[in-house]
Amino acid sequence: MPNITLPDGSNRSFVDPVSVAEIAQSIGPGLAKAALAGRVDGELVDTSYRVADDAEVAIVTDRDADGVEVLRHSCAHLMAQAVQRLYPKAQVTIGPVIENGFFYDFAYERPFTPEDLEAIEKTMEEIVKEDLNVERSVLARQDAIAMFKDMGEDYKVEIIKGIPGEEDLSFYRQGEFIDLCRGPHVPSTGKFKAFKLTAVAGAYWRGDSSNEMLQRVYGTAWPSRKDLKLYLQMLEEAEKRDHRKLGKQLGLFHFQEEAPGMAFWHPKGWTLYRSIQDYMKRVLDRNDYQEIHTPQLVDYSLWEKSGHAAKFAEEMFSVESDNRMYAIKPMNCPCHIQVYNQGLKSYRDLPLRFAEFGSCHRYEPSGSMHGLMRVRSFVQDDGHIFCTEEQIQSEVAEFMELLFAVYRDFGFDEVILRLSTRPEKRVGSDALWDDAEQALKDALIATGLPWELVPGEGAFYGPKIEYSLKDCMGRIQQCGTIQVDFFLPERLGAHYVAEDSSRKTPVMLHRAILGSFERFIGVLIEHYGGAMPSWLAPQQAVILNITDKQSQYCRKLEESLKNKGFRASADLRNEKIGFKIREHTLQKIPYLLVVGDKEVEAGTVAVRTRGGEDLGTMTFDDFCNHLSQDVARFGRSDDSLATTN
RNA sequence: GACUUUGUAGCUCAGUAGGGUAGAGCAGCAGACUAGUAAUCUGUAGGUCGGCGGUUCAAUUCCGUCCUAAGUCUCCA
Repeated sequence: MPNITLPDGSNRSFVDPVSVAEIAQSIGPGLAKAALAGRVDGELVDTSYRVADDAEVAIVTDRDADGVEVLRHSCAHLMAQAVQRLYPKAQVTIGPVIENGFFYDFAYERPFTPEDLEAIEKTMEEIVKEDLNVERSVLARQDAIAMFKDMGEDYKVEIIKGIPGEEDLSFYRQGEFIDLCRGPHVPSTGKFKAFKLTAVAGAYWRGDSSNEMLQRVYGTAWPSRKDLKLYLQMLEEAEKRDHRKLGKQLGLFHFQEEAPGMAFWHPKGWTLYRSIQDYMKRVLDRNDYQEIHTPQLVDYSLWEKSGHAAKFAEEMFSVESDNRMYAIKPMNCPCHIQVYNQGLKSYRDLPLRFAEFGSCHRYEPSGSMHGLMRVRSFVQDDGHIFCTEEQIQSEVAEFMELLFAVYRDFGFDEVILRLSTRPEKRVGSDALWDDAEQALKDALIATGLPWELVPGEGAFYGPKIEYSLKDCMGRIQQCGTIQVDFFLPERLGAHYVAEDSSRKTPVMLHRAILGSFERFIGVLIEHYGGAMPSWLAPQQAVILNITDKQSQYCRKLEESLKNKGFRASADLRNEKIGFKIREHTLQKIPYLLVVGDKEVEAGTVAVRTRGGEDLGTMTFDDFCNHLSQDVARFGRSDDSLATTN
């Protein structure tokens, strides 16, 4: 006689074991129709699940994040069914839920085409109309293997053989289609309201490139057509904001065959780059970092000593000269330790913070390069803090505060925190790891913000926190990091004299706020859609004359703006004002100053923004004040002061 | 690195199912127009069709190979 407690705290008693669907029905027919799954004592189950004992039960619908996941997972099954109807020879493999959608990998004799996708989508619609029941069943392993062998589904057989344990396996059947699956799934194929197949691509069986290539079909599914439309619009918007496209359109940088993965920065792009570097330099100066600069080429033996050669030899560029092997530095840490090692350090010197805008080169696999986001030549806003174990936590906490402030200046308010802990292959004692992980954890807890634990993802030399920011499209971009390192200082012979005159090895904290300037600029371009806030805009204002008569006055304004430290120019070309406005608006210059006879006479400028807003006519001084304030605000969404002000 | 796709003028893109001097728009250049808030008009120059090799009487077009780029997988100190 189960007594069911619902999320609102109310109770319902049933005489016999009762299914989730029946509970939903007892609450109301609307809910019964909307029910996609249930949650029984916290566990997600099918609506057909029977509750026999007292339990807390919630009905899961598509208003629930879990409900949408179930919907997407089931949609992957729907797609697999459609594929096998159309292409009976296609074998199914795996079909999980991913962010915003799902995919399913098929083994098929040829790649699917966009036309195939359309046909699959159509068949999916038909199966939705058929409203087939989705039924769960349980099979013993041997029976399951026999069944899939019989069906010619070799991959499924392999999957089952790979599942540890001895317990029976669950299956889901809808019409003629049956799939091995943990579930849960929607009760019937009539529940799908909005889905779309978005892409097809090759993917390797079990992610290993020595295995057969499968056909992966990506799809997205949403509770409503409206949600789907919004999502597709977001994808379109993301494409428009692609930094590679905008980089070309705005004349910021380019890539060419002769230097794959290495950007050629153009005047405007480099101005942006320098603005960010100058800003970061001010930030570091104010936070007791000492800037250093270390060589590009370092004898290969140093990388052998540091252990990088053993692990990353293939990803390092090397140069031979005079019978000596050098590596182009792939990272700055070993060099920073060389600087640290000059002269005997005392515990009184710690923490010692070195910073370098370190230019690094890594031979990234050709297929992994992506615009500015993944390059072979990049500059890190790198820094290394040498400190004692006791100082780790306070250093990390201080760093985090700085990082948040910097991100806010760039217009990012939401930061995602992840703690990666000890991996299987690692150096150092467990006690040491315990302390370091605890220090990072404490620093995270002290922020009062939510954070995620990623077990086993730390570097081999120590745990780390990674900082990702959410851009305006909701995409998560990993930028900053702080990593505890017990290993490298010892390996490269760093030490300090402790209070008791003994020699001790310092802990090294690797840290970066932006990550790399290249990547961060890529993120910024996409976040702002190329319309950089005034403090970063390569050009902040342009002065436009209406006829030649105003040229003299415009030149004077240009000079005056430049003298005040603004980035401005005058466009005196013999073109119509509408033409010039269009051009500079497309170049996303924040302020367009129009000057005709009226303005010359009154000593004013007519101000228009790149957004098309008319700020009216104002005196030149008023405009300068306006621009100054705009610049001082940085990218902050509120009016609080920027970090370096 | 793997698979698929791709590379034509400064940019965006047509075109050539193996045949004569490869096209358009924009940008550029020359000239006219002296204008009031997202494209003024006229004229004009510009390409060994990604590189190398092969097949062919003939290759931008077909084949091979290399390089770049895109998507995806893998990787990311």
